[in-house]
Amino acid sequence: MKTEKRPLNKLGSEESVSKLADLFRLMGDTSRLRIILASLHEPISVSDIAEKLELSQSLVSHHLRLLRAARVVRSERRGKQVFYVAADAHIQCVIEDMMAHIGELDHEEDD
Amino acid sequence: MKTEKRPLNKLGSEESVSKLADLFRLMGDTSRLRIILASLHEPISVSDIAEKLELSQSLVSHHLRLLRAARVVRSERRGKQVFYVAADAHIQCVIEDMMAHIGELDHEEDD
DNA sequence: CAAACATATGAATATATATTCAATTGTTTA
DNA sequence: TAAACAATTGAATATATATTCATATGTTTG
Repeated sequence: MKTEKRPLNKLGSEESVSKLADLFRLMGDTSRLRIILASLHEPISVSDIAEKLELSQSLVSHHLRLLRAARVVRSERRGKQVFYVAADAHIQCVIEDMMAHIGELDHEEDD
Repeated sequence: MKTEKRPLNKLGSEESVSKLADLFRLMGDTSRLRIILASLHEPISVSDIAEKLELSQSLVSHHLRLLRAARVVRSERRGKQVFYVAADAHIQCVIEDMMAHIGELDHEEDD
């Protein structure tokens, strides 16, 4: 029983749309998106994220809580530090697709 | 010169992240996402969207203006009516990927 | 041209939420 | 166990934005 993409047909349901929107909204904040990108390939600690992105530890933690609740990232404790990493490959796919969309836009440029 | 996805490496740039976040934020509102879904496969008029989704014509128009500005949808006038349709296939891909992500979440369920 | 229809726009408002600051909890080690 | 380090949490605030209502613009047809 492999993991398939759901057909878009099935998508009218209120619940699905709501879940989808929640995830997109989470990715729609610059700070949060940067945090996701920073934790996309390998686990990274909260303090390293904060330093790398020049955001306060508190802010990073607040955002990570939301991302974790939505299962966009997973957390793992290593001693004093907590490492976060993107939950699964789909997040990466979503971002790549959106980048491709932006690529299309750049090619047009006319309007 | 075919249309390729950009490598994620190239993604650190402030500008790209900002554009990405803008698009995700647009898709992160329930009303807007439903409007996108309604116009995903074939052009649909503003009034038909409003009726189908039970949203005011005004609200739909406001949202469509944002979606059009971000090139998520295209508009085409046909007589009195204006039809909107999703700009390109990538939007559909993004949604499918995100649905797949939600599918993963549903399989876990444990926490 | 006037009337009817379809869409767009502007202002006003209510709500959501990103960020900061202060305090707290949890973990290691001296 | 105290001190140092790392992360979380809560309250407060400022800002963004979704929605509504009223009005305007554009298009067809009598």
